[in-house]
Amino acid sequence: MPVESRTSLLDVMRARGLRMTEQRRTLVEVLECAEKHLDADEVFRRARERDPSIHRATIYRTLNLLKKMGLVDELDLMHVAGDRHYYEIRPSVFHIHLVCTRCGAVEEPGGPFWEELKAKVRRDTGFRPEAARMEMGGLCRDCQSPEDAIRA
Amino acid sequence: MPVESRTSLLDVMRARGLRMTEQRRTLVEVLECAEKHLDADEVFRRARERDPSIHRATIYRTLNLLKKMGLVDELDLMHVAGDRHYYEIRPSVFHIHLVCTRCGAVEEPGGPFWEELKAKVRRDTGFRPEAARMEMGGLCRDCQSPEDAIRA
DNA sequence: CTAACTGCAAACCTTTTGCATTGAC
DNA sequence: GTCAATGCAAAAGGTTTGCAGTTAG
Repeated sequence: MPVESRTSLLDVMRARGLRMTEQRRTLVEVLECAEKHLDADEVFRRARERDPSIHRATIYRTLNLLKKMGLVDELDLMHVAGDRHYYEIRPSVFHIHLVCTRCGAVEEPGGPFWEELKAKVRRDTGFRPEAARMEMGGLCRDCQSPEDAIRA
Repeated sequence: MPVESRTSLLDVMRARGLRMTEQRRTLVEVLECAEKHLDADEVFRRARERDPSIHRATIYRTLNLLKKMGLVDELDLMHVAGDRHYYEIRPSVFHIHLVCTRCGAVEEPGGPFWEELKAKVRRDTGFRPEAARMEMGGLCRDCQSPEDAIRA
């Protein structure tokens, strides 16, 4: 959701030789304008608002395609709201998702974790990380009771 | 999968007041003996080998129960093998899952990440982490070509 | 022109649920 | 004995697929 990709996903898709259809333009618009994480159904509903003829299967197919190409990430946000999957345009900077298990709020604090962690893992294990997903469940500031706040 | 929990899950369940049925004993056995991460269907198949009368719904219900009680974790391992969910007994020490996007191998290097990270997140954001999931996709040592190995 | 993409509808797979029965405590 | 847990079967999600028609390059 950090939307500040200077080049639109559309450009990347074009550059990779994908055909640019009206439906794909619509879908990308929906993803780029999202103010929160959307599951496939929500993406579909928003896309249909812009283009009532767009079909659910197209949403799934395109989302899968972009996922396979590494252009969007699929999240499950600790399954706090059921087994839905959420999609976001692959951010250039790795970030954590903090999911409140009480109210469902999702925060995404920034940080230099990714490069550090990637280097560390590579060094320690020989594994070469390409993508990462990190989600923490817990209580957001607003959902912590006084007692919660005390037991650090 | 780090199986070395000195006290069996069964004891914890008993201590928390859950009824100990034959089916639950079977399911825990399956989880504790698993040599890799199992999805619900695989858990079901292995449980049925030990007790042919056990029902799928029981597996799902119990897995959900244990998940809600924080005794097992649900993983998706970067969706490398489709949208399956995998289950593991909640390890006492937080660990990362490294999932090879080529061969599907899963590594779990140890490390003191969890306490450090938990403290850092709490300090930086006010969020109080209770559970974490961290998965990295990439290439395991065996799947890296010489060129891969070079471009660190 | 042709391969890629889409809409449609049906199939698929996984998970959940209501209900009567069984069994743990 | 009582309430929780189970088996069963049906329903509910959510996602995928085959096919014929459409369209981008």
